[in-house]
Order: sequence, then structure tokens, then C-alpha cells
Amino acid sequence: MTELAPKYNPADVEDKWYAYWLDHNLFKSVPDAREPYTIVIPPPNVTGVLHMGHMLNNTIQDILVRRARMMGKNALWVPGTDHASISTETKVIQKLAKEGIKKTDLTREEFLKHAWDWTHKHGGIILQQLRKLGASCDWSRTAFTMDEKRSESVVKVFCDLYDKGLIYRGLRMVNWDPQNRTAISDDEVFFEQEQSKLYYLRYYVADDDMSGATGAEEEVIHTDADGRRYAVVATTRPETIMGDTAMCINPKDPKNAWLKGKRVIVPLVGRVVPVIEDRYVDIEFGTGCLKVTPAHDKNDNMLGKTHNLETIDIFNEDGTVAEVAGMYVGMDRFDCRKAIAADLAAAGLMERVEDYVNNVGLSERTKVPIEPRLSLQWFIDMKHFAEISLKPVMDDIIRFVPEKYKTTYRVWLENIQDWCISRQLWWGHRIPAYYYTDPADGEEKFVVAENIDKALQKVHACEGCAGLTVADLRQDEGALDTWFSSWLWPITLFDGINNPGNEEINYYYPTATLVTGPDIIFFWVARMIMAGYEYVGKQPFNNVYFTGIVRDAIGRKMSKSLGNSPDPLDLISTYGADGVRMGMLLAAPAGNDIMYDDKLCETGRNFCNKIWNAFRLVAGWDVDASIARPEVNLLAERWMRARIDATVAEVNDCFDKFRLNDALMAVYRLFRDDFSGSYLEMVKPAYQQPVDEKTMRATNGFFDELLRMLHPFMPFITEELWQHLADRREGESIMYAPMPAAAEPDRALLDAMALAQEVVGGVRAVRAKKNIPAKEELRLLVLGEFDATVHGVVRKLANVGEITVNAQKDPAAMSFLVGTTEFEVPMASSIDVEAELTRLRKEHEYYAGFKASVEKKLGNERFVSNAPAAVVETERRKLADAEQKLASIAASIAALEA
RNA sequence: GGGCGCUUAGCUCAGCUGGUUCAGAGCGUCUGCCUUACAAGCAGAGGGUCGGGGGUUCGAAUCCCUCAGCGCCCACCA
Repeated sequence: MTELAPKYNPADVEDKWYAYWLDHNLFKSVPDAREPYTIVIPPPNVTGVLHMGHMLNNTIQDILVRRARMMGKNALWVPGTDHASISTETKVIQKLAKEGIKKTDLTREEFLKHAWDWTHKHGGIILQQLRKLGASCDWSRTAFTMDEKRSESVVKVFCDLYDKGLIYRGLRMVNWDPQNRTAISDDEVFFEQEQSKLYYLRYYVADDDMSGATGAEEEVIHTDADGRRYAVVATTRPETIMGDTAMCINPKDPKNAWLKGKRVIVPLVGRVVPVIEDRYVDIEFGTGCLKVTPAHDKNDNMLGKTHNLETIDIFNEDGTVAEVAGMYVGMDRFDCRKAIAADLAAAGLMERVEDYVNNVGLSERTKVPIEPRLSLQWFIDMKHFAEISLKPVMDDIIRFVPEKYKTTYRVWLENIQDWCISRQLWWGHRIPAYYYTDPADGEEKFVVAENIDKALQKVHACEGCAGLTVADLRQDEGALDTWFSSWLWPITLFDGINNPGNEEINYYYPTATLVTGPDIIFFWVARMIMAGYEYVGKQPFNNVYFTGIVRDAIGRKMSKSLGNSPDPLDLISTYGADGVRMGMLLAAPAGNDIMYDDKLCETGRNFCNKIWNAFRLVAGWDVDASIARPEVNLLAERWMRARIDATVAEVNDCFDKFRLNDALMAVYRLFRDDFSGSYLEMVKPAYQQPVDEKTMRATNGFFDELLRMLHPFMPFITEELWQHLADRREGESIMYAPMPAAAEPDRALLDAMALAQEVVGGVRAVRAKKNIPAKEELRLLVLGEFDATVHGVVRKLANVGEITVNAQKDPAAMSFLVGTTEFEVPMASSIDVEAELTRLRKEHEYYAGFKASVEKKLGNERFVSNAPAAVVETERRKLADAEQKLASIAASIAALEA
């Protein structure tokens, strides 16, 4: 046995064992006869770095996988990364910009080369970091959402859904990101409150014949100095007036009734537009008059459709004013707002400006205000998918933990919108649609096909198109939403799209548990469920464990700008991977936000040290085969056995409920309090004395079991010590040692020991109170019975010599109650009679009060007749106990007073 | 505007199909110990009228109503 350092040093062991696990292929899984247990990693951004959210998430996954492995399952954790199209493309553009290169100066191929270079340079760093955490992923399976297999699958699925009529191309109002010049889905928009202005603009009535106005209404009709009448429209976006094609009022709005059937003149622009009526307009808001710009607002677009209005798109892709606007051309939309506001004011067309707080939609990636924009995009019809994916979750075929997210999920599905899957980006899966000009009518048409050759075949099938060649086809320039590949992840990892029904997909799918954040329940979780049913006909996972959001100690979200997010690798080097894992888990009940604090990792590190030192103690014992096992050691063994049995059951229950932090806490207490604090103290031989063989064997056996129970949580230290514990073969690992199985614990013994421990606590409290050193042996008097089998425990743990049962009261003793029995520790020196009397009287008062409340309860006829017999019975027992205690305390008081 | 959830010890939380002396855990705090496994430790102690109010019940942290405060999600009124 080599010398063990007095402190655990994680750096000495972590890399060593990780390399060992890799060298012996211990993370590897191939289908076999065992039951599978599969987890697919939520693929992090390929160019991302590890943050605290990943730490939490991946710690949990590793715990689940390691435990399953030790429970005899064929456990597989598949790692991989996501190409994250918008995020990566943005980063590449920024990087190129620093080099003075503009994306628009590059061809698609050139740009993609830069993007791939970038991906190769930064890609996979995060997976390297996961190794530091101890992640037991089967790295041989590392996948990428844009690698060959995944890409092929994505294209296949697109074509299939198109053929099924579930994908369509349409001109729709989409969320446009003018910085990246791409459409984004509704889910990629977030709203922020903004301090803005509400501009009140004059819309003069055209061809005013002064009709329609009568009586009281006159009061609200605006008239200028020349007597011309006008309506006032409140808007936050005056820059869109060039796109106005109507003004809208509520048909039930009396104050604007005079405008009915009139036409008004768009200020500055001079365009004459009709006044339309629609109940959509809120009478109370502003003046009740709404300018309608069908090209630049979702609701306006809806009005445009209903009322057949012209649509004038006045913005370019980059958010500058387009040619058709006729004025302010080329100006940025926000500069234009300022300019137009000034011009309106100068022209006397601005009634007033008010401060106004409104919600502005921003692009999640670029943080730029999105521009509602009409464009041709690809969509998935979601009705079908919503139908197939609701029931399995509501029926718990897929179990959500915590359950509250079922409601969130249901509500989203019930209000689902079609999914815009096209992005005007290059980094991603290119949309497999091919455009061509039909020679017959000169119109542009398209086909959807897996590749250009198949596309050409389809084109040839059309009448009159036989003469077209590959050169006549143009592939769609757009790419697919990243989630269009992620939603296939649990399938494509086992090649279930390209090769349906293959051995791997049949074996590993459905996966066991998905561990992810609730923030991507719609983006990802819901869509995987849809794809799972559509393409495999089964749920992609049986459980979804939603982690919380990691926040700092005062509840703020971790963010780079706040600088409140610790670097996970720094944490690992400070506290050790095991310490950090424990820290993450300690504060992480499923679904609740977790308040992260370095303190938690410190607790983890301290615990590692505890384990380490317990091992040092045991490892330092010499065995002497000739000595007999002390009686108390046998008792300690039986008790430890029972404690482990009870805890295994508790841990199993916690895992069933995904209460991982409670599971860890149970094992933590088992090791620290029961094993280290009690068991080892009970069996520990005197200093430099040898230990008997049986005790040694039992202790090592317990240690082995405890290490196994701890291993999923703290893989490194447990492997290190487990290897020390016995001669292991090369390649052997605790990773595959069986998890202790549940057994019925010896409850009677647990109860007896609990009592003994209370007595130990009582004696120790006396010591603390009277400042008696632990080394000084004490005597113990029991005024009644005390189970003789546990006397040895009290002797050893409380350093008590003689224990006298059914003893006579000693007036010069410190006393305490355990249950209804009084225990006394005789004092060598005299005791502080007054202090002791005060304490006893206080105690007497408490029990008297308690007794009174129980008596009151039992005196209540309705309680006795209504409550279940068992409940009444416990009350009776409480009363009897209280009476006995009171008698005992009263006797002590009397003895002292005498 | 719609929905979900939360409020229990100084902090983070558990308990909540009502009834074991039910008010708990971890961390922190306080006191005493450098007792040769561990001061990253040991022993002991203190600490909450379970957010306020009302109701149901023999009995409420637990069920109902209401008020207050906080958080999240969805929608996005120009």
C-alpha cells in the first residue's frame, strides 16, 4: 500500500482514470442481449464553450448513464454537436469583418470554406471540456448535425414531407432579421420593453365635402386653420407611412363615424387611401384611427387580406428604405424614422408626440429589432404534427419531469403555428428545391428532390421540359432552420432515416431520458416527439428531465456581460470534477432554477476529502488473524448493513422520481454520518492496535458498496479508491461493478441503534456542558431498562465505562431523557444544582403543556368519535409517555431539592 | 390580456392524496475542541406563530376562498 496524502488531490487522479476508461473502451456500447439505456446529448453549439448550464445538464446525464451501466444495462450516451446555423454564421461574418472581408463579396462556396475552417478550428472544444467533467460518452459515435449521415437524413426528410404535402412554400409575413438578412421563426424572437414615442399624424380627408358630420360629433373632428378636416392617427412607426394603403376605424366607434366611406391623404406621401372599417381596431387606443401598412405589420397584413388592400413593401432586405417608397430611399429604417418625424413636424402634419413604452421584437441571435416582412419562405404544416404528439405526453408515455411542463406543452400544441423552416443563410442544410424556367410558358417552377440529378429527372417528367439540363436548374439559395436537423437527432444518431429498422435504431430507440432545459421545450423537445412518431412510429424518449436555469447566488441569470458566470474549467481545477459535480447537483431539483454558489462545490470538495480520509484510516489498519472480533463490532456490522439496505431503497426511490439531489444527499449522509461518524468509530481499533479479520473484511465490503453507490455522482475518487481497495485486474473498473441491490433492512436493529445514538448524544451533551474531555471515561445510570445489546455502542462512542440499568437516582448527576427513560451521568465534582433545577423545571413545564394539549384533544368527544382509532390510540400513548416523563422529571427535581 | 408556478430557519430547499412530540435537510451562525483518518475536521447548541386574512374539519404547513408580493411561459394593441 502506497502512502496516501492527507488531503485528496483531484488533479492526481482525474486525468489518469479518464484515460484509463478511454483506453479500455469502457464508454463504448454496441447492441447486445442486455437491456439498453440510451441518452442522446442535447448537442451544444459546435463552436461554443462549456458554461454552467452545460455543467448541470451533463452532470445529470452522466449520473443517469453511469448508474444504468452499474445496474447491468447496456448504457450508451451519444455525444455530438450542433451546427447552429445563425449563431455560427454570425460568428464567421464577424470574424471575416475583422479581416476586412464582407460576406457579400464572397461566393457561397468561399463563405462555406471559411465557415468550415472556423468550425474545425473551434469545433468540438466543448466536447473536450466535457471529458474533464468525467462524461462517459461513447466518443466513437460523436456526431455533428451537418455531417454526412445527418445531412443526408435532413434532405430525405425534407423531400418526404414535401411529397406528403406537409411542407409548402408560401408568401408570408415572417420575422425578418435585417442584420443577417434572413427570416427567423416566431420562437427565435424575444420581446423587450422599449422607451419609444407615439407620433400623432394628420391624415387630411380627401375630396372633403363636409358631409357625414352632424351635431355632437363635430367636437371631435379636427379642423385646421383653413377649415380642412383631418383624422389623427397614432403610430410608433411613422417611417412606414410610405407603405400605408388604408386607414382603419372600428365600425362601432362613434367618434370616428364621420370618416366612414371617406378617403384620406397619407401625410407627406400624398397618397389617397380609403378608410376601412374593422372590429380589430381598439376604439380606446390613441385616436381610434389606425394606419394600415400591409407589408410591414402582421395585423395590418391580415387587414390587407380581408379588405383587399394593396401591399407596398418599402424596405430592402437590410432594413433600408427601398426604391418604391419614392422618398428617403436608401436610408436606414431608424434614421428614416427621425427624418420623417422632423419632416412631418415641419410640414405641420404632426399633432404631437408622446413618450410611450412598447414591446419590440428582437432577433434572439443578433438582438436587432425584427422587421415583419412579406417573403417567400418554406413552412411545415404543423397541424398533423400537433395531432400525433399531444397524446403521448398527456398520457405519460413520455413522462415530463416536472409534470407542470405538460400544460405548457399542451397549450403550445393547441395554438401551434406553421413552422418557418427556411433561412436566408448559407451555413446549414441547403434547401433541396430546384428552380427552372418552364419553356412552355416561361414561368418559374420548382421541384423538390434529394439531389440535382433526381431533380432533373422530375423536371424531365413534366411536359415540354425534356430538353432541360442540369445547367438550367438553380438550387434554392436558402438553408434550413437548425432545428430542422436537431428534431431528427435521436433518430439520425442511429441512422434511422437513411436506414430505417436497422439494428441500432431498433435497439437503442426509444432512448431512456432526455435531459434538457425548459427553454427549448418548443424548439426541440416537442419537435423531436413529432419527428419520432412520424419517422419511427415511437416516442424518441421515455422521460424528459427538465433542468433549471443556472443562476448566481442572488438569482441573476448567468451571463457574460454580468461576468457572474464562473468558468467551469476553473471550478474543476479548484474543487475537482467530483466536487463540482456534487456542487451542481446539491442545488438542483428538477425544473427549479438553481442558485449556484461556489460554496456548493466547496461542500463537494470537502466531502471528497472525507471519503479520502475514511479510506486512509481503513487502509492503515493492520490485520491480526489471531484476535477475535469484539462484540460491538458485530453489532456495528449488522447495523451498517441495515443502514445501507435502507439507503439503497431510498436512493432507488429517488431515482424513480428523478430526485437526484435527494438521492445524493441520502448517500452523502450515509457515508458521512453513518459510516464515518458511527460505524468506523465503533469498529475502529485503539491507536496502533491491529484489527480482527472479520471486521476488516466487513469494513472493506462496506467501503466497496459505498463507493459503488457514490460512483455515478463522483466517478473519479470512487474509481481511485475502488482500485486501491483490492487487487483489480487491468481493465477492471468500478464503472461496471454492480450497484448494491435493495434488501429489507433490519428495522428493529435500526430502531435500537437510533435509541443508542440518542443516548450517546445525551452523554456528549453533558460533556460539552460540563467541559469534560472526551478522554475522561464516564459512568452511566439508567433509571429503568436499556437494551443490553447496544450498551457496547454507547460505551465506545460516548466513552462510557460502567452502565447500570435500573439504577437508583443519583442527586449529584447530570440527567437527560431518551424516550421515557431517564439517564444519568454521575459527576465527580459537584453539580450546579440551581442550573440543573432551572433546566428541569423548564422541561417539566414543556411536558406539562404538551400533556395538557393532548388531554384536551382526548377530552374532545368529537375527536374521539370521529378520528380513526389508530390516531386516537397514538394520542393515548402520547399522554401516557408524557405522564411518565413528568413523573421522572418531578422525581429528579425532588431529589435535587432535598 | 391568457396560462403556469412560487412565498416554510440567516441562505437554498424538502414536507402539501390533512392525523406518528411534524415543523425537517444541507449550507451558514454560535460555543467548545489542533481527541494521531479528516480543522476541507469533530462534538454540542441556537434558530421558523409554515406570506396576510377568512373558511371547511374533531384536527390545516397540507384542502377551499381572498389579499399582497415574486418568478416564468405564451400573446404582442398600433
